[in-house]
Amino acid sequence: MPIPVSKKPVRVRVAPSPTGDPHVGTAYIGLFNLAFARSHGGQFVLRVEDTDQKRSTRQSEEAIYRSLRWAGLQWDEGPDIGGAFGPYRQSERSDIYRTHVQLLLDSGDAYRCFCTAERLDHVREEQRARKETARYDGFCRHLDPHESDARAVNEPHVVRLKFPQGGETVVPDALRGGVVYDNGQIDDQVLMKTDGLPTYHLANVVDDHLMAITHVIRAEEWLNSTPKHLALYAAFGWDPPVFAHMPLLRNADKSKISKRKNPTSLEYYQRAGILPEALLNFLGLMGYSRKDEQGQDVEKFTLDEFISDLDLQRVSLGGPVFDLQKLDWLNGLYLRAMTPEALADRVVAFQREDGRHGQAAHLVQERVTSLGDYGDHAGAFFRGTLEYGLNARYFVVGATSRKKTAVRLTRAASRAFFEDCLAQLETVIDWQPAAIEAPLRAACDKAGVAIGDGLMAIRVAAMGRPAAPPLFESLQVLGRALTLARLRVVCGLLADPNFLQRSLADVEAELTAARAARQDPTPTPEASHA
RNA sequence: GACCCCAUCGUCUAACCAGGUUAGGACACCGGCCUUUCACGCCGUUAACGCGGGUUCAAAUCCCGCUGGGGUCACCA
Repeated sequence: MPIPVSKKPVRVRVAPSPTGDPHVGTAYIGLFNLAFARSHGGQFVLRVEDTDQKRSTRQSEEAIYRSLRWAGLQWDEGPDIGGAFGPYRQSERSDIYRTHVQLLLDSGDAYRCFCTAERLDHVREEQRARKETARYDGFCRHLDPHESDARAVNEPHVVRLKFPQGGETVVPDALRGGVVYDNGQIDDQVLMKTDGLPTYHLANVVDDHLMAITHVIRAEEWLNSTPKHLALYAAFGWDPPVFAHMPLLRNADKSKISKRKNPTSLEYYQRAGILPEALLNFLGLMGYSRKDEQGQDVEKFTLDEFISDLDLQRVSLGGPVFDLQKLDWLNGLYLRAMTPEALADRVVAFQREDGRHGQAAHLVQERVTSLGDYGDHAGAFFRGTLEYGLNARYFVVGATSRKKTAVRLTRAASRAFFEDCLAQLETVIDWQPAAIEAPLRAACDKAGVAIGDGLMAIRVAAMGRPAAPPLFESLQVLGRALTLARLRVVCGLLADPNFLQRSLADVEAELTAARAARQDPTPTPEASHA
């Protein structure tokens, strides 16, 4: 049973929320949408879902454009390039949603709800206490329309979908067949918030319809809310699109991919020197596989090849673990396939990106003794994660301090310190030295450690060794994505109760290796001259 | 907890839908070759159908149950 495609031109979309760093999951879903559109001669739309006023930012939106373009996922219509179905930024479509909510209010498919947040919390708490599924209890569902109209004039309220009671809803998922839900356990979803902006559910349905989206290819986390979306399509009298829910990318422990356990920011991969074509290739291997004429699995392929024989039905639904090792291998494959000249060009272009090359030179200038020395000092700016080896001992804050009186944190306290630094730095959007310095100093104070000791731990985490250019400037050049990723790695290392033992074992191993090297009888060329 | 999804080597997956394969490939790992070293490359080894019932001459494949993993249960998306 192939994916249903009607005579209408295929139109798909990717709809990120600009509330943080550009996510690798967006690229994953974007890739399959783009490829599906291309393989059917259709359009690929980028829609910005910025209805969460508190969390959405323009910086994040811009970063999403940059990262998606970098990855090679160019959209046919979007906020920045326009199109026949705009605007493509939901915050600019408020009137449309208001009109549509009114339609539902008039038809009785939605109702105003005046319940306070406190009451809702209370209800949920009681339900939890009774071990019931937490859901809205329908308190305002049967309010008299006249009373509702009157109260709406000066009382804050939301609008809820009057979800049909009784019976069941079957979600036709192109990858799974029909998924059956008991209507009795689906509650009346909020469609419009007190601030007058729509929730995802309303905006998504209205926009998908108005933008003539034919196929909704999105992450599996949306599967359970599809009955509500179907109810909305029915209430409006619209034909729903074809739904296909993709598996979620996973961490090594199989949980949904998260920044704590994996680099999830596309900027990380860009700045870590991953080629966009390799990243896309790798994502195309997640939950999917291609074969050659002989029927053998193919690991390396171009976007065009991926598009040429994409068959969504072949998507395997087990959640694929995002394996960085395989990404690295694939990236290496691409690098080796280039001519040396092309590689050289690529490297130069990469180092010049974001002005990193120039900035790095500025920072390491005082430290280099020769031109060739540069790479040794600046290398850490251009890598993803670092090998710490013996230097991991610096992560125990204060442990390496020369002062006898220095405060030395325990492993757990050091971890708390790193977590604190990380949490603070995550809120720093304008990545400037001063903005980076303040929270780090505060974290040192909070942990009760000397500034120098605390910053040394951060320095080694970020730069891989204790001898490095001034920290805040270094972090600036390193960039937000790489800095945060490295701190998260160290938090992970410190979470291991055996961290100290392990690093001591590493010390032992390295000393042994060094000793063996010294006793190596092989004469050096210099020695043979003597 | 309720509901929903999912289930092949450690990881990504093929074979499943249209039952009959020594269960194939890739990453990683281990070993070897190549090589002044490392890397690359090449060769090879180890490694999986979660468990239990059915259906069938025959089950990784179809059905049921269990177990396990995941997701969702927001005025976030």
